Amino acid sequence: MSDRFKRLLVTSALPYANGPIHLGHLAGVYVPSDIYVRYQRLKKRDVIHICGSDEHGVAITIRAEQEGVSPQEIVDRYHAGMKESFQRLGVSFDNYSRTSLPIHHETTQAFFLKVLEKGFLVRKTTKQLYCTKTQQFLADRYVQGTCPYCGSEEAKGDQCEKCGRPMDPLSLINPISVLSGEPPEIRETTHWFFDLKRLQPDLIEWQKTHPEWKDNVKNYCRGAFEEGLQERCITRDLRWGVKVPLEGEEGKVIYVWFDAPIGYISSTKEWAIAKGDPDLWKKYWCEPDTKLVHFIGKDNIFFHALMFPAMLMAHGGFILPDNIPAFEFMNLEGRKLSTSKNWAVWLPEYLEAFEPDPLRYYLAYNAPENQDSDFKWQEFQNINNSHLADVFGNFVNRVVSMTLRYFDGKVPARGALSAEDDGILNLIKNAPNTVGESYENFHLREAVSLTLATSRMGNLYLQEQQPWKLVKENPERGGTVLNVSLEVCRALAVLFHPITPFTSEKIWRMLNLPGRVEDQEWDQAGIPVLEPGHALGEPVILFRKFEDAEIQKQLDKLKVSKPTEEEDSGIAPFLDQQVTYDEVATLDLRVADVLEAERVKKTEKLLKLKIRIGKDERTIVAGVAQYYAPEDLVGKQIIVVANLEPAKIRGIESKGMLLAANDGERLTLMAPAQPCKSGARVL
RNA sequence: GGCGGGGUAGCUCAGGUGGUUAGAGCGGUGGUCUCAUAAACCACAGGUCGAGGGUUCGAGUCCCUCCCCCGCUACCA
Repeated sequence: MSDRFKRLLVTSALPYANGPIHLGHLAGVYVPSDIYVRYQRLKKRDVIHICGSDEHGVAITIRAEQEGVSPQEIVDRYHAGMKESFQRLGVSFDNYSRTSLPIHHETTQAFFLKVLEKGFLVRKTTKQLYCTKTQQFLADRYVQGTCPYCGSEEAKGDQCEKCGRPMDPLSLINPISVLSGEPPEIRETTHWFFDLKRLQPDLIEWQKTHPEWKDNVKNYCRGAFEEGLQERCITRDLRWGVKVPLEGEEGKVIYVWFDAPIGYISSTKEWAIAKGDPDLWKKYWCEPDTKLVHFIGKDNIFFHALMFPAMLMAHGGFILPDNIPAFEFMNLEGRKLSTSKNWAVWLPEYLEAFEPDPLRYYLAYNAPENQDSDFKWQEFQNINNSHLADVFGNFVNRVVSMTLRYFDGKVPARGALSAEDDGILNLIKNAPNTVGESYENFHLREAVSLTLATSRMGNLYLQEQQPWKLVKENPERGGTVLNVSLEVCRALAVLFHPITPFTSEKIWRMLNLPGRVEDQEWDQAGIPVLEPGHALGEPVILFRKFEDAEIQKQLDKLKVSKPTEEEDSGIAPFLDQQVTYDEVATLDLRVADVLEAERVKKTEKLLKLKIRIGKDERTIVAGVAQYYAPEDLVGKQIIVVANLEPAKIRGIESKGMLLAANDGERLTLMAPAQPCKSGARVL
């Protein structure tokens, strides 16, 4: 950290309070941020680590309705669980708040008003879907329907679950209100938009001053700038959330993504109040000699590198983030995590079976720093058993055991030092510097490797010096080697503290040293301090080895949770809505002959088909190019919806659509089982 | 279609501004040792650095073309 900064404000992305913490969260945000913060604390820097639960948004209210409880009950449940999980993993927040607290609502409302006053909020009337039965506008996920892009019937109002595209609810085909199951109507409503567009030049100027940021962040922003930032709607017609603090705006709340980052500020306020100095938060948020760092996953780059900084600029009086270490994603056994499919490792379940430190170590060692990485149970086992148990843990154990055995558990005196002794003492003296540099640059994996390498050198030193022989031939020399080795153990306790804090504390106790590891000084980690004659504590095994059977158990658990064939195959679920015969009869399904077929240029999926229905010839556009070559279709018979209203697709008028079955793997066209007269009605 | 990121030893990955025999961890093989959690330490693995072409005295590292994988984005059933 350069001298320009007097203090550090580190934030970790607010986890969404609708489920337990899983390994994706940890690898991408909380383990890296906690390691960084613990390192900074040992450096004796003025640092606070701020986080909290993100408790607004539609996913929570829908869940509440499904379970027949209030949104508050949902978030209470998960907030408590998440907070506890973090604690048990040793993720050391200085404050873990929640966005449903009054302090956050007040902070957000004040923020909103200030930005409004500064002229960065624009009011606009838009069309939105409205559920007449429950008398409310349907924000985001309160509406679902058929995705106009991929045809999935599970598309939500904010995003299609299947193809992942963001959604304008108005473009959904056959939209249905999640609340009533009824089709909604379109009504006008007014909303507030944040004028992100206007701040683009400022954002660009600001980012020019940060060439040191990670490529993923810079590239994302560059792309966004080239596309041009747009005004963002920051209010919703909902009851759950931070109320818009304006007359005549009842029934409107501030969009969850506007209030969530403000949660960092309100969480800091809460911390300051608990400290007994309510204004202390300002020091961290408003003084330019504070270094603000946001730890996030790559999915949050937009909100932390563009939206929130723009909000802070618009508001004025705040510092901007100095760095935004955005991590990529961690997959599980080669597949993307999916909480809905339960393809995940949940922290509470992990902690039932294993200790916290091995997970912290493995996630840091394998952190998705520059690209997505993969969590593999077997690799987790390997790394634990070899790096932690065999290299690190065993080294400490050898040293302490020998001291116990040959020197009655007392630190032996140190005689004259050999070149090898000096070598390793120098190594631990310099280690804080080299490892620290990696931490300062957010090179987590490198830092972890360097840290482990130090214990490897310890083993090498023992191997070469062979104190077990020396104690018989030259006890004084043997004592010296063990004395030096014990200093290495002590250094390792400090050096490993950011990564494996629980283990470090165990070493501290084994060495019977005063105080706690977290109160030591990083830079002093390798300075010898042990007094000859100092009695050690009880030796304990630092890392047990994980047996194949327990790893297999975890793998089996995944198999169980692995989606069944049907769920995974992409077969659409049955629709609940019933239709009458008359409604079915409104569809004019016909047998048609394909006369011509050609690809629509510059598209991946579209074929232009000339078809004949009886005597009627017409053109339709169909999205089957990935499954059928044009020549495969000419001469074939297909079934089409003849009375679908015409649509312009890529400038081509399409009059009708063909029927095809989608089994999630491919599309299969519907055709009469036997040749049939063209134009025959299908019913 | 546009933008971005990847494709390096069996596996997971490192390899600023081009330069002697392309590196690490895990696994595998052989050896040393016995203090220790049957751990440690040493040696070996000889990988067309996705494919092809080019620039250069010299390219994994720069340029062009192409092929795969992954994100974002556009258009679109």
